[in-house]
Amino acid sequence: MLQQTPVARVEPIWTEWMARWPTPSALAAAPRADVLRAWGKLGYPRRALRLHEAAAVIAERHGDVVPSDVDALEALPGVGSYTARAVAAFGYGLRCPVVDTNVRRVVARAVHGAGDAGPARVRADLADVDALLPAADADAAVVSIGLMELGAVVCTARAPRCGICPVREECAWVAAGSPQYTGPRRPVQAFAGTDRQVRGRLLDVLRGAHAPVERAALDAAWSDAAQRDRCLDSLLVDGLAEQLDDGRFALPV
DNA sequence: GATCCGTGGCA
DNA sequence: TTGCCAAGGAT
Repeated sequence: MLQQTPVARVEPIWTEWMARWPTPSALAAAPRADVLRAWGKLGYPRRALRLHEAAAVIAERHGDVVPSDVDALEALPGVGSYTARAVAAFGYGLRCPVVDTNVRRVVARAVHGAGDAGPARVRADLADVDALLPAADADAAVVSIGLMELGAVVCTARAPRCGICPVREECAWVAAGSPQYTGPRRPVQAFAGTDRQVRGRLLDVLRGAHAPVERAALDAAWSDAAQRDRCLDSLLVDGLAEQLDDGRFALPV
């Protein structure tokens, strides 16, 4: 849920989610339609399907216990470098570099003296953070959460609060005079008018309807017929929607 | 490595 | 208002 999504938006949904499906097997047993509705408007709904798939794998192959091994975690649907290591470090207290957008920014500034992080380079980023971790598992896990919090609360993207930063005296960026970032930026993702917006509109119709809907109901969600059809087809391909024998559309079972 | 995949808050 | 950004991952 936290992938590319602010903590404040995730928290209430996560709380309800965990009360409803407290174990992997409980989630795996739920219909996908229920999972997608509970996901609500968190965004990137394919994450909900992948989480559902991951729950099934954990239930069937890992004894209903989330694995602690990074390789086993990364093999799960929707679990990549960041999520696997976050589970290992924060769920199991292991020494494991955790690199998210916050940590990359902290390292770029405090270690490399740059104004911000460039494009992600997984291997190099992991090596940078690994070099900062103490040897003992428990100590390393504390440093890991500290790095993330520092980036989320103090060393923020727009207006870093260097005045209250605990590593200000050691920060290479401050030492260099806080130069502005000049490197390449991740291209700003357009949204208005894109397929992502259209898919979101269509899925919103299906989420809100507690019975299959006619095509006309989806037609009302977007005026450009060609784009609408293309997006509806992509939702079907992704398993985020299904078409019934009578031609109506619904969230997948 | 570049691109695609949602949504909403905030400056 | 518009642009930026948010505990990334898959292809």
